[in-house]
Amino acid sequence: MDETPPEHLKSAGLKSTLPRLKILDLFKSGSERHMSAEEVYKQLLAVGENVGLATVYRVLTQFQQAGLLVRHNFEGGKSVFELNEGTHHDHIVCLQCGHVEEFYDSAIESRQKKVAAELGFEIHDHSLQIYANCTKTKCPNKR
Amino acid sequence: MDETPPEHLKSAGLKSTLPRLKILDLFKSGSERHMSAEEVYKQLLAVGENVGLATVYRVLTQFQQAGLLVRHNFEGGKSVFELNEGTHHDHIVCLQCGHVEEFYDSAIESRQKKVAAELGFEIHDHSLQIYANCTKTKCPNKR
DNA sequence: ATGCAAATGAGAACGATTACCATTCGCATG
DNA sequence: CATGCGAATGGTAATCGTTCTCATTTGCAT
Ligand SMILES: [Mn+2]
Ligand SMILES: [Mn+2]
Ligand SMILES: [Zn+2]
Ligand SMILES: [Zn+2]
Repeated sequence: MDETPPEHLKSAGLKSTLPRLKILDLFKSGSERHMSAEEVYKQLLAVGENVGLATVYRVLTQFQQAGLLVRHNFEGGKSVFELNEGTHHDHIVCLQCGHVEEFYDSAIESRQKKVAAELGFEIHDHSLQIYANCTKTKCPNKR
Repeated sequence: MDETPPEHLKSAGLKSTLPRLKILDLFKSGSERHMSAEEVYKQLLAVGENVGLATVYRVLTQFQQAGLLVRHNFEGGKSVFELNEGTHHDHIVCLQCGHVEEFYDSAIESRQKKVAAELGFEIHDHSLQIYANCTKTKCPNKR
């Protein structure tokens, strides 16, 4: 359902190839919203799709540059990507289970602008992650 | 001036060795406030002190665990460390020259607590960096 | 001065990512 | 539909930051 039409890629200036379509589909219809290169690679293998790891890395970076994906650097050294749906948000990461929750707080956003302005900087972007522990039942406490 | 007395290390549960003293001194009296392992290593070489790179990595981690240093993960893949002076702050990094400016905004801090609480998380810590361009004269525009 | 556990340092190993490069693919053309 | 060519792919080697291994040295209590 909801196959990615080649136009999405073409309009991003990327020619429509099989690996690219598969990767984009994975983000559009896959179960995980935030994925590392390795995770994308394994998910594809699991479905019998064979895409080289090098290609996964290359395509993820291209998608990011084209604005289709956003890259985040959470702790742990590996980059994770997610679909760019136009609206900025930040993340809260559970230290026990690794679960990622998204949030947007306009007060935090506007304060950042003010801080930067006061220091004589022109903001390009920012990276905010809260590291925390789930207190609710949902945390399976794995990892 | 201001040689680091061995007591500082001992009270942190670390035995006072030459490499540890040299590294701590570098942070206490060196010119750079935020340094990566590689930078620490080179600074020491430059002064004729030689400390193995493995030791630098080991000691930085130990200092962090002992609470003497704080580790940050700015973009670029390498960890940077700075003296822990007890007060939390966040960073704004110039994309052109790499210059790092520190700031603390209590509104941002308290909003983070509220966001986490609302989502049912117990905050452990957070990481906030603003990436921006110097508009003032100070930015030498290198890098 | 002596002994021994802890620390060091040179280099190997590691995980994530990128670079290389021969082969394959997408697609425009006749 | 066959052909051609430049772009894309994917296996592998290389790179980068960091950690591990282990033989040697050091700090420090005796
Ligand atoms: Mn997200
Ligand atoms: Mn700082
Ligand atoms: Zn934000
Ligand atoms: Zn903060």
